[in-house]
Amino acid sequence: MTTEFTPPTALETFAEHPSCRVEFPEIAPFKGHPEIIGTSFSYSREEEIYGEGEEAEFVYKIVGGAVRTHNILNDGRRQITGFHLPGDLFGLESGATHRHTAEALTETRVLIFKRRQIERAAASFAEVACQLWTRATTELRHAQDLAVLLGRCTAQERIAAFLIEVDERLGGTSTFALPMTRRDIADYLGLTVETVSRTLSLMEEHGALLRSGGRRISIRHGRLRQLAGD
Amino acid sequence: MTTEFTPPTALETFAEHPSCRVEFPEIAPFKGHPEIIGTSFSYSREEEIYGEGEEAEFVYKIVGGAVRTHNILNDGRRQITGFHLPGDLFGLESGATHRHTAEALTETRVLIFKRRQIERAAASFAEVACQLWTRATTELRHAQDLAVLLGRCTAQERIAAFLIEVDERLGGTSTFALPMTRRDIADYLGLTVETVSRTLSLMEEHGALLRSGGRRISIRHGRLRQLAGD
DNA sequence: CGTAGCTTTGAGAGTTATCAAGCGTAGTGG
DNA sequence: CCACTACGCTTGATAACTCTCAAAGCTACG
Repeated sequence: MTTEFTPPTALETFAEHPSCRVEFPEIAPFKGHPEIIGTSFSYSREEEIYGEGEEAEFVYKIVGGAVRTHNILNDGRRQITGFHLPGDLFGLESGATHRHTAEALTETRVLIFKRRQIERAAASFAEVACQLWTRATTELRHAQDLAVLLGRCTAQERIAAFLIEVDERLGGTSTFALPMTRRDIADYLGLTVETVSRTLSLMEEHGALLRSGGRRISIRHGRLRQLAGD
Repeated sequence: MTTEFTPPTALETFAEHPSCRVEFPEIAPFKGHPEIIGTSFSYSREEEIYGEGEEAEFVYKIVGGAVRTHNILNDGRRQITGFHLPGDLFGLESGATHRHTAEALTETRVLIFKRRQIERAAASFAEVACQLWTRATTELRHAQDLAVLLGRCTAQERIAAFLIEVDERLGGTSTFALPMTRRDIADYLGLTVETVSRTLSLMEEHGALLRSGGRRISIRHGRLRQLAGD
């Protein structure tokens, strides 16, 4: 862990995207409970924030940067279960230990909260517990949407849906820099890097998007939505 | 909807399995809140319990039988997100509408609860809200395990993991009748019926399981676990 | 300007899907 | 009680999509 927050490098154009610095309506993770305050902290690119199986002592809220959470099978296969962007909370478990590993995609700044503090608030205030529930069902919905994508959609459909989702979460400007590598995308969508790359090329040929400088992408919602089969 | 509970037919041997009739430690869905009581109701085989997009007015607890929840893509592709067995709660949403369709696999009896009643209890009692949270995270874990299976595992691994899970939930006796069709299994695991059938045949050849009469299966945990890659 | 790592592209193989029959089992009606 | 019908299951042949292996092209950074 690094205790200093260093500015993003040129590579990490993502961190410079407007959506990464705007609107944190609340620093406190739970409405109406400003007594739950966090400590600022930073992680460098590719740094592990917590590992699967570790005691879940802290909860994290992203201020800037991006984080991925994943599971690894015994032979090294990896399934990324989520990407987390500024404003997102992650690392909140109801069990004793973390069920995923969390790593910073880029230079990332977070606020760290004590899990015990949140649980105590939830035990005393029904409205906090209800917010926990709402949050969990939101994640549940996301995981089930991913399951539909992985179980029943083609590579094109998965990638189209993925790009649309990333665009929305980054502000919906249709132009953005992907904060993750092709490998990350592949491990999120149940594909290989080669298939991701090839599919992006195909989409570009079909005029569904424009690539520039590797990570930077401009999408055409209309055509992409057609490819998404939706 | 049928208002009478008729006994399972010979086909529905599943419903006769001991695990389907034992232990309902509590009728009430939430600990310490016996005032939340449900109304008994029955559904016949393949009957829809609620549809995706409908207002989520009720919550269901299975007394006997089995239920599946699924999503359907515009072109008919189906992803089953879960199978629900006796003792399970389903249909509980935090949003206004149901995000899945629920259907009875066999003759199924449920207890129906008013969702408003549960939400009112959650708003007043933090412990109820915490139980909602715990329940949601349990479902979340399940959905993410499914995502790993769909995104990163082979047909053999998916089916092996599936059989082990079903066995556990049916009492862990290693011998049981699958309550769902091959099509249901396929739509849960992101495969086709043919692949499910072929893989089961392969597993039987390898001595990982024994089939009798279509749905009835006896599994060898050791060999199956090898195939599950775990 | 060179290096390292990420990305793209190509060729071929493999797993799973698709299309097509048969088979079996369960429930039905004579 | 037995044959009939329907539906689910199994098996085979072929095709398609995606993976694997391989190499070259970019980009960012030292």
